[in-house]
Amino acid sequence: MSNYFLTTPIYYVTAKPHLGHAYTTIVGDALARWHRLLGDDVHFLTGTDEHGQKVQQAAEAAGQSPQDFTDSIAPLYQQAWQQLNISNDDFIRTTEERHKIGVAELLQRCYDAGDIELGIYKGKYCIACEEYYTDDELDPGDLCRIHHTPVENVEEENYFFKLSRFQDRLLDWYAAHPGAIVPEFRGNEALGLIRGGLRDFSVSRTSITWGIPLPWDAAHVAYVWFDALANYLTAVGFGTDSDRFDRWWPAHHLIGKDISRHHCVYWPAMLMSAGIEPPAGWAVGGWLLVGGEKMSKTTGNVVNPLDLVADVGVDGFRYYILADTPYGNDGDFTYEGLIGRYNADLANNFGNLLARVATVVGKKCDGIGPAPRADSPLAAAAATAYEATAAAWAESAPSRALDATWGLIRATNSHLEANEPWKAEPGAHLDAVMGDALEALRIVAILASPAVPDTSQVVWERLGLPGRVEDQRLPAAAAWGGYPGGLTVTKGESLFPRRTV
RNA sequence: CGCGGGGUGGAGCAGCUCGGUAGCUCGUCGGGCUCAUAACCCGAAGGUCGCAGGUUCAAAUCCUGCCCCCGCCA
Repeated sequence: MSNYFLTTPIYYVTAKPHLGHAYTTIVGDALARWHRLLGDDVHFLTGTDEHGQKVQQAAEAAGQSPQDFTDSIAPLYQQAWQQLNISNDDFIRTTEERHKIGVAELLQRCYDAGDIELGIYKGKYCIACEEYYTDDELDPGDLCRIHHTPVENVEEENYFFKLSRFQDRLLDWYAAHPGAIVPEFRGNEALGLIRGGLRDFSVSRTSITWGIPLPWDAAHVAYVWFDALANYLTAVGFGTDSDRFDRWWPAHHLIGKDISRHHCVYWPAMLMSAGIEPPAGWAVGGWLLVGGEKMSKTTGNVVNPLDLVADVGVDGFRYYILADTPYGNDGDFTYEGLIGRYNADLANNFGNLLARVATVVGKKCDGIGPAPRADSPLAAAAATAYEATAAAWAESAPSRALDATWGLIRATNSHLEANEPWKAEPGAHLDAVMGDALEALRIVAILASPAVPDTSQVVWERLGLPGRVEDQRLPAAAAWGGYPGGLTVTKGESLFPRRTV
């Protein structure tokens, strides 16, 4: 039994939950569920990022106070995750008291360490990005490349984090922790950044009021990174409950490629300064494109995941998200792809397998599921499937994990064809063949459960098994021979009715 | 410019570390089965593994050069 603290990014409340948020969160949920099956003590965290100028502006535009505004958006995330069956153990909002206390503690520690100093920042600032830009990062006319609006010339007194001091410490740490960032090429990018030299970054603003005041200078509020990144600490008790913090830290971070610099360079340096161990690891995902383009409000291709749930169910959507895109690469969402995956893998393979097995058991075995053979030809396929599935989850590769699990489904369909139990007379051979198939389905239900938790539970119950799939423990539960036989098998409705585009 | 990743049958990927029958899923075609959600199973077609050289008995795999795509550059 080991602790496994997993985080998603916290999502900025100026946008409502969309496909991109769902992608990262579902991957995290599946990983969390897999680790629970392994018997790990899991703490899965997600939440919302609620401070900053853009929120302040959005609230004004909506005629609300910033707090009322964030109070109206944060629940949209909580509801979305509930509807997508996300098993987060906590949901942190950066406007919570526990967070403010922890952020102050983190800032104070870095300040006391001498790594935060006052300075003057002048620069060209895009309000929408909350980002300063240099001239070569702007389009002619000082236009922001993302928003195509003019940047503002801003000069203000800021506190700066002395990131420049951390180059060697970061390089040493990464050298001592190979493989901390996956995929490997993202790790290389981070190392490249660090080797290229690090510039101090500003950690406070006097121009914003919607934020957390610096503990030693209340005229400043914490700027984005010391506020947002700190959620990973404050959610598990940093500054408020040190026993709890010690229990869970360090975290495994799941992030998108757009925030890898901040997570892989700034963040560990901030932690080092504060005397906190760097994270246990980072898994950097790509973007889920929509029809080949980056999702954005401007192009109007923002997809609401809950609309898709209406078409293929929660598990259908979750499965597609996890199976269709190798984690780390950019994926491409298409409706045709969603339906194709759903029909091919869920309806035709998984659902149909259960249906045909249940029917034959009903007709030929009086609805009582026989026990499998210890020396079943399927046992090897099950062992292979388990090994490959476990290896893939361990590498944060859900698409490969599911492909490996589905290998057992395909082998079971093939096994049925080879033995044609629907032609056989009731007896030992028939019982053996059907027992094998039921046992394979039992193992599939467990291995697939991180992706399709509700469906796995239904399968579990149709096989007549007691209790809950999520209470099974690997690797023991995946060992061949766990289906006891003598249980009532139920046919039931189609697990995944076929869809047409 | 620099650093990094990649170019494999129609699509998406694996293989490349440690050279030696080019594998998987989808799609296409043919056959089988009819227990099953017109699902399932078997078989086949389809790739000179970006291009050009080199090393080797042998290269998708190693080396060199070139072309193209992509990521990062605070």
